[in-house]
Amino acid sequence: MIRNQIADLVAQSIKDAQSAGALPAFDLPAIEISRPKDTAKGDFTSTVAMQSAKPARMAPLAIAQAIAAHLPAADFIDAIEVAPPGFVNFRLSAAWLAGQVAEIEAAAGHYGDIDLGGGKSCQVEFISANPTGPLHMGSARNAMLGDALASVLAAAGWHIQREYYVNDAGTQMRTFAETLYRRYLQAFGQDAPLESHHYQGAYMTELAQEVKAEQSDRFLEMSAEDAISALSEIGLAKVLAWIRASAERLRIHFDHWYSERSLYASGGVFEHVITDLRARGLTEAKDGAEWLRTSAFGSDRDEVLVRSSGQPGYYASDVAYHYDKFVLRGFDRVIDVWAVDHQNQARRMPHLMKALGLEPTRLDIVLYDLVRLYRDGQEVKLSKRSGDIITVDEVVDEVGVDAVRFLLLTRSNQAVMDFDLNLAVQQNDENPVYYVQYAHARMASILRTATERGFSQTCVEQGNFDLLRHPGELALLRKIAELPEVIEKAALQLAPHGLAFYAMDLAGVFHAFYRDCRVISSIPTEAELSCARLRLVAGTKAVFARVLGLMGVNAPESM
RNA sequence: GCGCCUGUAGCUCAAUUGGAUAGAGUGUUGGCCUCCGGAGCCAAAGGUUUCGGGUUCGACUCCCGACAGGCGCACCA
Repeated sequence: MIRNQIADLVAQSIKDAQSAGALPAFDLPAIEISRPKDTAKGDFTSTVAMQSAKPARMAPLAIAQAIAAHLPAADFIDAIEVAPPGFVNFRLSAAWLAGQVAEIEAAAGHYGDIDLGGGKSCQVEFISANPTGPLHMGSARNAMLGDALASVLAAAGWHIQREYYVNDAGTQMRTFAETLYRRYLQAFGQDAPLESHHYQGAYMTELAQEVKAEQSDRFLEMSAEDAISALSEIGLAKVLAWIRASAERLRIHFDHWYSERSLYASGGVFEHVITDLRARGLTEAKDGAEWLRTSAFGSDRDEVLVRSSGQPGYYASDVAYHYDKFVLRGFDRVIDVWAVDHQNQARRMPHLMKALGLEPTRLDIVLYDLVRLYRDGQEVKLSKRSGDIITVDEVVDEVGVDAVRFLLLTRSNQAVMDFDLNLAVQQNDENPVYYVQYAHARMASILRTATERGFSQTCVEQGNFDLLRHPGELALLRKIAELPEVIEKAALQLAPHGLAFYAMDLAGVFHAFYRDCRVISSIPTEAELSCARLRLVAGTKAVFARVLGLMGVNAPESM
């Protein structure tokens, strides 16, 4: 990455300045190169002179000047400027910027890829909503975040697997089956009222009707217990089919669906891990339950593995599941995307990792805040149990996949998000996703028009980008060249929202270029320039498609 | 009561994890289509970054204390 090359130059410059006696010997701080907010100041800036003032016992401005004076020449640097109180600013050369067009072409759809992961394996587990009802809008944020993170990390050099954890064990599943049983009885006119803890949503009634249509009255003959057990399986399969369909509709494809219940199969993962933990003396019997001694690993409390009832506790699933991920399946790294109401659980995960003898930093829990839905100015409370839900499918029907994906990615993870349904529906030309897609469609249109007017494919492919020296062209090239940094930041912070903002920026810069730089010219003497600009447009279009692709948003050829 | 998160333009949100004059979209006001898509562009207005201290060359960012909102504090999931 170009930023690292500049950092190397600065380091070399300081060494040279020291040998030349222009700078004293001192402990070098980590050299960080960043982008100034104000692009007029340069493409990159270093604050190393200010940071070195104390250890070098020298005025920061003087240090900055020494660095600038001793900086080795490099073809990608055009100018070095020093600004008080000690900034060293760098301006990229036009030749290097124009050369990025060739980089994009050579990268063939992978421009912006970086190598943070080094090909190591990383699992991203997301959504993982209880299979007791259709996906609602809270899950949609999880879905967007997880899917975009997976894409970004893949671009950053990780080998990615996407996984959905199916919570098909435990009391939620039991409650779901009981509800379905009662709705089924009701479908035959029997009196079987729901209780307050049951799932009140209308979809349960529909589910029961489906079962009745397909299976007739066969469950009426069985004992309640047998019927509930059978309905549990049938209902689970149906709900999972819904979830799978909704996910596919959102353009999310999971590589693997993992059953929580499978952890507890005879000879399964849970037996394996608890045997291991017992052997290592990490469990303890207390109050009739069996506890994992996480207090020995930094926690202020122990956790229940086996309840006094003999049933495994919830923490047991976390332990077994993550044992499976790291030890049995051997992922180098795992990312779990959880809603913020699991924050305490998240805090306990490092202790779990240590108890399993694993390095805690191999696991990241990405927390995101809730989505607050508004309709007609009123907050719509979401609760599967009360039945007051707004499903992902409903919103997608109204707003479209692209808008849902884009809007949900324009917020940083840990901030409550207000999603106004009325606004989202109305936002046809006001929605930022259309702004971004419009830019892409416009580029496609320019390329089409060029073909119609006789500009050859060769002209576009071999345009002389040394002709690109107009400020509008250079601004566009600068923005394009930022993509690797955008991907790096998103990957390091596990926060993909920067992609959306970058896409909007790029669209803005492109529109300015379009305004100031005539691409398809009918003036014969400008034919060569047209070819160069067409090549730039083609490259920009590819970068656009790349960013939108990482977000899972369509890049349309026309709208 | 304790813990975590959030508080930035009228509204929805950014801000390179301590850098230079805090930025976009939307809304408001005014302007721009006689060769490439006006779903676009340009300009104006809009701020004591909730409040009060502190740390240092420098704070939206870090520390302490208030205030407001969200979430969480089980052998639940």
